[in-house]
Amino acid sequence: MTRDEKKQQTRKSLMDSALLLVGEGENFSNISLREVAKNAGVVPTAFYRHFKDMEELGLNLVDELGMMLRKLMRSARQSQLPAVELARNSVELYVRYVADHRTLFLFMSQCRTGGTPALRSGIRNELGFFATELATDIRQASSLPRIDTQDLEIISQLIITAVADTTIDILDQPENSLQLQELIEKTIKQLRVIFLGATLWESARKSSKTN
Amino acid sequence: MTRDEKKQQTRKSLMDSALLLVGEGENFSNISLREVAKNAGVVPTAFYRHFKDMEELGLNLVDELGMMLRKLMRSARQSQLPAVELARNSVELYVRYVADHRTLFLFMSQCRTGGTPALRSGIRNELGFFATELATDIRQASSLPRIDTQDLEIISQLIITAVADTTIDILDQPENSLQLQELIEKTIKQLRVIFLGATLWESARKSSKTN
DNA sequence: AACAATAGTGTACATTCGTTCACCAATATA
DNA sequence: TATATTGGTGAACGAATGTACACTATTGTT
Repeated sequence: MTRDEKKQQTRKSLMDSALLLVGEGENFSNISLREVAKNAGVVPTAFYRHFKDMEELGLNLVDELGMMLRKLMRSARQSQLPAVELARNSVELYVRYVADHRTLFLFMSQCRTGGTPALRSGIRNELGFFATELATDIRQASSLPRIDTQDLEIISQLIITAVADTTIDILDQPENSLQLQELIEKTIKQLRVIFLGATLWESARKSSKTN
Repeated sequence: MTRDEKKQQTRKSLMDSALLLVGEGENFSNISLREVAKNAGVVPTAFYRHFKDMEELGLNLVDELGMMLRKLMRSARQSQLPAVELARNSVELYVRYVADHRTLFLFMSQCRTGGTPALRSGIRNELGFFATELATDIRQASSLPRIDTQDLEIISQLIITAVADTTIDILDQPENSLQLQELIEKTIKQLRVIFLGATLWESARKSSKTN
C-alpha cells in the first residue's frame, strides 16, 4: 500500500472514530483529541499529522455530510419522477437515509445549533445549498408561476427546516417503532400544509394583513 | 438576610454564572462546574450545596426558560387582541424577547439538539407545551372548523419549529442590523405560508396524493 | 444560653486533557 | 543504492477538572 493511501486510511479512521463516539452519546464538542486517537488505534500526537485540532476534523465531517446530502438529493430526483405522493416519498427517503447514517446526522443535529461558529455556519451552508437545490427542483416539477424565485427559496428553507428539525426526534426513536411511524406521518402532514400554502401563495400581492 | 434567602441568592448566582458563560460563547455542555463556581464568586465545592452536577443546574435553567416562554405567550395574548398582522406581531414580539434574554435563548438553541438526553427532552417538553397553548389560541381566535384538534396541534408544532429554528440565526445577527430585518421578513413569510395552508386544510379528506 | 444544622471554605488527589519534543521506521526520491 | 521525507511512536509537561474530606462561621432551634 502506498504511503498516501495509508495516510488517507488513518485519516478516515480518525473521522470514523469521532463519529463512533458521537454515536455512543457523546457531544461532539466534548470529544477529546485523545479519545479519537485512542479509538482509531493511533497515538495522540499522530492526530496532528492530519488535523490541526478537533474543529478542523469537524469541518471535514461537514464536508462528508454535504456529500451525503447531495447523494440524498440525487436519490430523491431519481425515485420521484412521477411526482405522486411527493411528501410521503421524500420524508420516507429521508428517514431511511437518517437510519443509514445515524452518526453523521447526529453530528449534524448537534452542531447545527450547538457547535462552534465555524461548524454552525458550515452546516448552515450545506443545508442552505440543499434548500436552493430543492427550490430549483420545485420550480421545474410543479407549476407555481405566482411565486417568485426569492419566495420559493424561502419556502424551500421552511421545508428543509421542518424536516431537519425532526431529525433529532427520528434518531431518538427506535427503528420501526410506532412512535417513529407517527413522527413520519406528522412530518408528512406538515409538508403538505406548506405545499398547500405554497400553491395559494402570490408573491405579487401586498400580503394579507389579517394573519 | 435569612439563611434561606442567602442560599437562594447564591443559587441564582450559579445559574446566572452558567448563562453568562454561555453568552460568552461557551457551549453549555463544555462549561465546567469550577468555572461556574469561580464566576459566581464561590468555591467549587460549594456548588454541591445546590446542584448534584451541571446537568441538574441545566434542568433548572430549562424551568427558567419555561417560565419565560409562558410570559412571552401571555404578552402575545394581550398585545394581539385585534388579530391583524398576526404573523408580523408574533415574530417581532419573539425577536424582542430573544434580544432581551439572549443567553437563555442561546442555552435553548444549544441544548435543544445538542444537549444531554435529559436536557433535550426537557426543552422539547417546554416547546411542546408552548405549541399546545398556541393551538388552543388559534382555535379560539380564528375559525378553522375543518381542522381537527390533532392536526391543529401538528400545525402549531410546525409554527413553533419554524420560529425556534431561526432563533440561533437571530442571535448570530447584531441587533438592528439589515440581516436581522431580512430574517424577520423571511420568518413572517414562512408563517404566512403555513397560515395560508392551514386555512385550506381539511382534516377529513383522504389527503391529496399528488403532493 | 447552649446546641444543632448548614452554607461556604481550603486542601488534596487522581484523571484527563492539549501540546512539546526527540526519535524511529518505512516509503519515496534521486 | 544512498538520501530525504514523513506518518507514527513514546515520554513528559503544565493545566484543568470532578470529587472527597475535614473544617469554620453563621443562622436557626431548643
